[in-house]
Amino acid sequence: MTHPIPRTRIQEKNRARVLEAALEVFSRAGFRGATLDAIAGEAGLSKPNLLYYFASKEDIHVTLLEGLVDRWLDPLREMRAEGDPQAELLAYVRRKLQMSRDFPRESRLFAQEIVQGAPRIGAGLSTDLKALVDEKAGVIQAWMDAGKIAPSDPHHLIFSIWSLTQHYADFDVQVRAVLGEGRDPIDEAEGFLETLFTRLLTP
Amino acid sequence: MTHPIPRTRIQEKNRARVLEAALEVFSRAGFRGATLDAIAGEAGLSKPNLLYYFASKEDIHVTLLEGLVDRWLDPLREMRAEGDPQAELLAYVRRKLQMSRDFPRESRLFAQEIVQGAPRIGAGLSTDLKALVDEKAGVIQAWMDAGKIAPSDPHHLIFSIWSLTQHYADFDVQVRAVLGEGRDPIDEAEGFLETLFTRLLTP
DNA sequence: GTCTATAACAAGATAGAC
DNA sequence: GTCTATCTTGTTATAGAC
Repeated sequence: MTHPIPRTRIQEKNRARVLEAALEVFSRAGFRGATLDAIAGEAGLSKPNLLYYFASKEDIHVTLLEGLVDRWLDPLREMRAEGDPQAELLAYVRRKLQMSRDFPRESRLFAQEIVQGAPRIGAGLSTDLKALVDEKAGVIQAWMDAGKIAPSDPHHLIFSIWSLTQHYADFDVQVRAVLGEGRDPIDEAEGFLETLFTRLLTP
Repeated sequence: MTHPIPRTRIQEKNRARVLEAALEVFSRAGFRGATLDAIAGEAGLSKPNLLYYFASKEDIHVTLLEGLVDRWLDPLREMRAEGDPQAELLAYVRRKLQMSRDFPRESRLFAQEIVQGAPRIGAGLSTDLKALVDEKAGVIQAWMDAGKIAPSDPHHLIFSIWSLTQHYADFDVQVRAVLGEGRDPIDEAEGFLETLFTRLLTP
């Protein structure tokens, strides 16, 4: 990696511009489908200038994914063992759904990486991710054992929250096509998912 | 399209070989990430021979998707208004989960097409797909109105079945990384999803 | 730091022999 | 029908002037 960590303010700002543009293009077209031309155009820079700030196309992609994973798991990290179990889980669902509304491009970027077998972030999945999920699954299991929420498999409960919320970002085109014009999918999902998880979790 | 509908048995067989190989490669790498070289290698044919059977790379991809959409919706079509509501819905969930087990590559191919905005099958979504879903949502609504199952939004109920079942095919890598070795994700999902939908649907 | 020009290569598609 | 060789285009990346 010949490109050093940026030090000046202008470098940091231009790197951010590139990453914003790259997020837009990568999330729409995938890694191979995205071209440096498209990213450069979106960023309002020339193609060589792009490669002044990043070593390669792959460097941009990896930088994007690394910055993403942490933020992606924040809603789960915030779940507190000390809080009211059902309220904590429902709040987690709302936070996660909110991310589908606020960061759909990030969700789609991540989805494509996973669907393709996580070729670029595979390692972190079985270590960092697994550790966090196992910990939180333990908290949920304790809640179930105490009779605070109805019993089910904690790991699959977490999977269900991921899939149900991310669906509205990743499959947005399909959801909108089916619902038709003039409906706000995520707005409706909020009520539906509250109903679903309330019925699932109430002892 | 200069390539005619195949008539001989050997043509049909070779086209099938190409499609099988293409499914493998496209589902792993996406449309742009897949190369004709990779598909040819997987099929055991030369690259020009591939293009003897299909007009272009896109032709292969479109053929694959067209053959897929119909089969993909079969489990929903089989849902009968005359049956027991809860049993019909739970059976639909089981059929859909079974497809994630039996046809994960098809699921991932479809997922990538949708995530990228359905550039190649977009049209069909708002017509055929919407029509079928609207019809079945009507059936579900009638069941709810009759008090046979607990009320919720029928469209989002169908979305939830899609997302929860397809998750185990599309995010397989992540699910396995989190669960660790020696567990059968879909086997476990069967029990979890039966619990989830029973609690959601029971009046 | 940013640009124009271009090198180097990968990949879709075709020509033409067999 | 199938192959080897090749054309052509698009794309990543670099060279070098400013």
